[in-house]
Amino acid sequence: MSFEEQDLTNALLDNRSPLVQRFSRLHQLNDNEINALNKMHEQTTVLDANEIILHEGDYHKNCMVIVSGWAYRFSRLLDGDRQVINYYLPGDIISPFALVQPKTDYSIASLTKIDVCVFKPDFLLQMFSEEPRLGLIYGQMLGREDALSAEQIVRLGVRSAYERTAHLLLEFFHRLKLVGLTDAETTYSFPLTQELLADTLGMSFVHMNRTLRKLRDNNLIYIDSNQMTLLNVDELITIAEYKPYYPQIGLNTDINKIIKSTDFH
Amino acid sequence: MSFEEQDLTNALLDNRSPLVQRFSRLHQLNDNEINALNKMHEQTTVLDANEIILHEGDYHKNCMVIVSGWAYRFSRLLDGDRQVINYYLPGDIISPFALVQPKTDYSIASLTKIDVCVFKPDFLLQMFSEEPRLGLIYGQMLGREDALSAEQIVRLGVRSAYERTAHLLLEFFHRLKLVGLTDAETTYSFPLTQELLADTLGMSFVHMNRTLRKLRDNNLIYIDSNQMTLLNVDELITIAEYKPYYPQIGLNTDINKIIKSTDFH
DNA sequence: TTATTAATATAACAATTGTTATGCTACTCA
DNA sequence: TGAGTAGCATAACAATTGTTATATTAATAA
Repeated sequence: MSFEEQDLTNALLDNRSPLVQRFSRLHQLNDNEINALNKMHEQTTVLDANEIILHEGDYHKNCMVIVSGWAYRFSRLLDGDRQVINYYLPGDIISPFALVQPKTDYSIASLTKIDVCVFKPDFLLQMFSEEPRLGLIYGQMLGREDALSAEQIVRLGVRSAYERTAHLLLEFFHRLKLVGLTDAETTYSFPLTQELLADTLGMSFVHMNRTLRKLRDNNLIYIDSNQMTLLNVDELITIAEYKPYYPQIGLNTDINKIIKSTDFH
Repeated sequence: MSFEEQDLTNALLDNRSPLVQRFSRLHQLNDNEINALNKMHEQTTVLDANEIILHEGDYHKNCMVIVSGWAYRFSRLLDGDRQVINYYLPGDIISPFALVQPKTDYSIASLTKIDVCVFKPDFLLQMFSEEPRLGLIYGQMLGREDALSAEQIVRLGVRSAYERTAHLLLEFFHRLKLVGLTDAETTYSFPLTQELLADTLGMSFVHMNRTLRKLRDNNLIYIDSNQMTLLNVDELITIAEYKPYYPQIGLNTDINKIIKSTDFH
């Protein structure tokens, strides 16, 4: 590959393919793998803000990667109470088990206008059979989703309202930073209403308001026109006992050995 | 295969191979697939109760399937507070991402004495390359783990202490029933102390005790010598707004098409 | 522009849940 | 056997969080 081509690849990597960006963090990808991932981005669609993308129980015929914008998965109880389970940020795959699950177990909604890449689950399988290492990296991505769910459980289970708010704000900061969506400092776009934030952190929106005020009064955060600024990251980390999830570089298995030992490829 | 051999297979299926039992619920398995799964059960080990199996940050060189007993995954904060993230029951794979993650993100402990089957992550990969459909069924199993985590989030986020206790007791009942570990009625072995239960449901153990007393006073549960009996399942389901997770039969993709279209096999 | 609605802010009070303390029972082990 | 400990039960009180209500501001549409 020539230098110019590599530049082009890097340009694609940063501008067009959040998945390549994500996967590259876990492994050095070769050209074939990058091309395979870029194929996933051929069909992009725009969805409005505050739309329900998937209802619980829907059959999902497609997979989606978020290119820009926010989405979230939630459950609603009979009395109308809503619990947000997790958020999807750029580079995340909405409903990553669509490959093997015919139905969705929870509802998914867009929070902002979002750009998504749409593709058939079969496409994933095809890609994994041609580029087996991508299947493993996908597995690592699922492992990270699992770690994020576990963190949400820990937040809700043992942390106070104040602590878990600090913790979630740090998680957003860290995840957005990983895909280059924070500014030079500690400010990021924050499209959540206090009500949605309350439904995420398992408290009433009145108490959510109280808690945010306390964080503001303590000079820890600053919110203005949907921009969140963390004024004292170190102090927030201490309060929340925040441990960032670091993607684990390398696989726990030697795929090359396996590939050679079978008629796999 | 002769009739006798099939009987033997069924005997293995019920007595020796909880994984075959689990996977069979999702798909009709062929002989090769059953044999491949049974190979995973060649090396079994017994672990004592209340032992930490994996510390957060440990490298895990092995995968494990629980044959009998209970284990759980948890996180501990600096002040000693503990949050249980999920439980592993017979047929469950401890740390199912061991295939792709070199390190554990959380600690895992045995609750009772447990029998486990131990095998190398590479073995999984080898098996999936020889029996690709098992890889997809494994993916479905991961999807179910994800649904259970989501339920734990909803429990902790929007349900009252009373409701989430009812909800978790129903989940245990349902999961144990799926692997044949409830008696004819609604009684099951229940090895949790009230303290562990409290650390699972995000409340103090004093309030856990209050909540269990209320369930007892309302004739909903009966506890005796580590046996839990649900006295009124319907009422508990109403209180908890419990929706059982039903394994989704069938895959969202036609693997045979994919296999034929590549040199995969 | 004005009317309407969504989002935020805050107060007063109520309900839930946590903390500290104590006693009891059953089990283990020296 | 008896001491020690883990688990369970319960009371009194404190802290956190929820509910209801009412303004205020910001965004949006007629």
